Amino acid sequence: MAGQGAESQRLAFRARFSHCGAMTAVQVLLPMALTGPYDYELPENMEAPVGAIVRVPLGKRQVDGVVWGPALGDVAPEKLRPILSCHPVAPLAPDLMAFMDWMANYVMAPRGAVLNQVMRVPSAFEAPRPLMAWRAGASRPARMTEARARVFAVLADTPLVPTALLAERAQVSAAVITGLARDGHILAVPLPEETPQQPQLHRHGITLTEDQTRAAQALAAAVSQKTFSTHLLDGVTGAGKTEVYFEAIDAALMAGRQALVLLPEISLTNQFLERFAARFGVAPAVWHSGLTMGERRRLWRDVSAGKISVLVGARSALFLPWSALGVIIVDEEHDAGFKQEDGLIYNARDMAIVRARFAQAACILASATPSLETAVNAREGRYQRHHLEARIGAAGMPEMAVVDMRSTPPEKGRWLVPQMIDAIRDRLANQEQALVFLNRRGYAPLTICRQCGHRYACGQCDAWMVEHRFRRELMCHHCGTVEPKPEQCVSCGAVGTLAACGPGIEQVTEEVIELFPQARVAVLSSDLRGGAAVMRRTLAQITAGEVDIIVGTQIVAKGHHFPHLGFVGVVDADLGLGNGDLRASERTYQLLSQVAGRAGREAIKGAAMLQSYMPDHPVLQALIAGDRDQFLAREATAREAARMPPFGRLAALILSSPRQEDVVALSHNLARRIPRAADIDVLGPAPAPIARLRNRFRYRFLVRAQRSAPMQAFIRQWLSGLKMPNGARLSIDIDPYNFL
DNA sequence: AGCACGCCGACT
DNA sequence: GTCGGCGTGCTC
Repeated sequence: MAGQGAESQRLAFRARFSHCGAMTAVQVLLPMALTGPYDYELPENMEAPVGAIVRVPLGKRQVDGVVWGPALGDVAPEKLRPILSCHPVAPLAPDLMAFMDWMANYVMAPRGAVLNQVMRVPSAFEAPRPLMAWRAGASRPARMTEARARVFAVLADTPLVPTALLAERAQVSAAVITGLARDGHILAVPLPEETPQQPQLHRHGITLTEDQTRAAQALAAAVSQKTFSTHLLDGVTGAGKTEVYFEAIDAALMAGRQALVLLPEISLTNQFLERFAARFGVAPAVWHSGLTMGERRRLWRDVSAGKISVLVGARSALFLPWSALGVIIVDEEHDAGFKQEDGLIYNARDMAIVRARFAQAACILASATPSLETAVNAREGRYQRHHLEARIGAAGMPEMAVVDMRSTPPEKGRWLVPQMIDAIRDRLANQEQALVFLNRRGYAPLTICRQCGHRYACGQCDAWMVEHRFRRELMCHHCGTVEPKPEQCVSCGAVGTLAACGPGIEQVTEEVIELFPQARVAVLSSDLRGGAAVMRRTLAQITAGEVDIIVGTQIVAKGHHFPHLGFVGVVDADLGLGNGDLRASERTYQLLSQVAGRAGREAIKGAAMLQSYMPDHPVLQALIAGDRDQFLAREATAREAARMPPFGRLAALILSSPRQEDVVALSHNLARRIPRAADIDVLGPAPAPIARLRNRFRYRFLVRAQRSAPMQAFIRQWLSGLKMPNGARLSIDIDPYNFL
């Protein structure tokens, strides 16, 4: 009976595929940048539905791919090779496949390149090898040595023990265990697979405010609907956004669905994990690039099998084979870290919304400083907006002030103005911590010879070498090239004439130590020696109050609470303004507001001071007035006038080649064939903002389209039949974020 | 992405 | 005379 049902199902299924005589052929998408899917023969005795992960021959190797649908039939049937096997994992869900198709079309990448994101987990698809454990057999060895006796003692105590644990508990080497196993005195048995611990629902640790309750209820209701919706959860640092979206996660779990939290930077999530554990009783699964292959494989399978209900991850977690996604939360929605810039170019925040749409899930964008795109989408009603009014607990937002560096400059060769120094001194006297912020790594951004004026530039990029005095190196921050700092000038040979121009974080640290010799100073920078371990220890010291002054770059802005921090001093508030980037103002506002928001959380009334040569700049004025919405409104007006995003759409075409003549010729060639369209125009070609990167010369076109215009189709038409010179590359960045 | 085919410089 | 450099093109 059951067999008959299965058989008729099988026939019905095969009937959906096209037949070439007696042979069934299917279309298989391979996870590589090929032009399209290939047709393969589905052997008579093999089940491989749409979405199935199959092994196929390709040339002389074997690769894994996904059955995408019935055969295209564009290749002669006799050329088709048979599928080798079908992996025993659940087929990819239709919503994931639809998402991949959509995304490939949108970002203008081969579908295989998108599939590659999903299948980048080697051997995740093969039958899982169960973990083996030892149990005592019936026989005992004739020679019962002391070591062997200890093994049996352990096994008598605990019946099933894996090798490593058994060796440790019995204090024996692996040789003792293998010896016993060989003679059949102990037996290997598969350990039952353990299911990941499930979060506990409705475990309320804290009471929500009225604001939070309202937002939480609305979000939970949206998640329970099991339909697609997009939300902006908007509230200043400390307003408790996390607690609110925890309730949305709770609602997803209640509905038997999965929750994904995307964070821009996964390396600094310890505090997040602790808060999650406090709320749900267990830590969520974590997905990031630093996982071992075994961990990735296990997570991939557990997500696919629905065993994982909540996962926190970097952008690539979007491509996990979610079986019942209920909500995606994009925390720090405005963060540029969501934009993937190499390989497949996409914005994970935007793709999260689309992924949610295909999965009929809710998507929640959370930020204290929403991006202009998101703010406009919320204003125009495309997203539901949930606003959290105030900070919880103490003192409200820090008091902000700008100091005019023109009227009160720092001492010669120094970077901190007297007011800043006084403010830090006051806070230290009050047993509070102070943060000195400069978003520039290294010692100095430019090294110059005082004798001959030679400027040290990267040999492979259009960029200055940045001095890192601690390591006695010059480094290019674009390609990572490092060279030792020369003793004498490479140009004129003069000794001791190299001068550091402009401050970097290391130089400011020197100054702080000289100014406050008695203070305990900690540095937080992404290129710190010691890596994540040192970073974690430093953060722990700061939290424990064992540090007086923190000197930090960008990373201090992200997701960390400093409970004793009373004051934030920004060394160069102008950095990033006026560099011609479309988003310069927006980003500066976001960054400075985020950094300033670190000050004054628990019992401390915080303050922030911004050093600037242009204190009247609208961005700085908006910051000290604390008027985010007015700032966003003014930005929106300017962008609308320029038909720039989000009121128009952009795409960047970057042409590059090791030979400058080739890029120039290619860009002229392209410029000649720009199609005409009423609602789309093309700017350029112009040398790209970094005109040389990693020894490749770069030119750029910008495509500017009206919101409703078929921009991708326009670009496809433009590029169709294009002959690329040798070694030249063309990359398309839809919705570019960085213009520098 | 791999892997082979193919056509020009330095080696046993 | 071959070994091998990586440019070019194909994989159902």
